[in-house]
Amino acid sequence: MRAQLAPLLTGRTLARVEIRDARLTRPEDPDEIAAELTGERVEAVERRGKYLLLRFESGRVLLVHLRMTGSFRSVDETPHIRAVIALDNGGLLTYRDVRRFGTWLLVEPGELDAYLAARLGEEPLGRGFGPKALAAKLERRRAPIKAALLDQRTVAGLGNIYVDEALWRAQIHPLTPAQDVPAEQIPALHRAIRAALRMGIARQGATLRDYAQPDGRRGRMQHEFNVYGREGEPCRLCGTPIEKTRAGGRGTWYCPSCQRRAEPTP
DNA sequence: AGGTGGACCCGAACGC
DNA sequence: TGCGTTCGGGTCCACC
Repeated sequence: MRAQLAPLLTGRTLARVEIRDARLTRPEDPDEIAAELTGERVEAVERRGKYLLLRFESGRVLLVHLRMTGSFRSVDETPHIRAVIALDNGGLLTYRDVRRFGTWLLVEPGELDAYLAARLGEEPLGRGFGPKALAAKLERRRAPIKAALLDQRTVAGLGNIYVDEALWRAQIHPLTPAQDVPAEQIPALHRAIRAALRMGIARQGATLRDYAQPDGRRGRMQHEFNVYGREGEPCRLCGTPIEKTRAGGRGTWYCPSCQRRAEPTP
């Protein structure tokens, strides 16, 4: 999403902004935010964790969280349009969100770092995220490894799908207490997290229902899931039927043969 | 304090 | 066929 938005928005001025759903900017007034955004010139489009950052030349930043069903579209879309941005070059960008979970937060200069630091750990594909950093985040955490990885302060950007995929790659049972993941398996988990995310990005994400890129193209990652949503289907490594359970309050798929629970240490 | 579960929201899929 | 119910996804918040 960021990669497609950057060339559309960088250097452009927001000529007109219409926010149709008050939920989007809550508790701020949508008309006030729209007025504040009008006239801002985009310096860069960035991403931190699951947040999209529209960085303006004024120093302000629009922090967009798409949640599950939010998306920007540069092509005409019918229902569920929650906001419309007209650009100074005549371009039109619509913001679509079926379930209305997504949020827009206009952050004043200087406020961004504190906001993100309170919520996000390292970028999983960045230099700051290594096996040692991951191990440090997991030690003394008794929550299931799946819950710990869904916590954005552990590492930024993993959601339900990619946690399951990463744990399958690392051959770790999702209910294993985080502190009980053996130290020698941490490098494998670190590699698995990176590989799962890189694969998803390369496939432009997963379209389970109606997610699409700004150009309207669907993601392709859903065809390559190893465990997510594959209950009863054979493990791609060993053929054992994939099982479903619940971890971190989420539906959780895993291979009961490849991902054994660690033996309780006496 | 760390961990857990409910609320938020909607449409699809399901059960009767 | 038609209806009501369940589910899920990320984050925040209340509660234990």
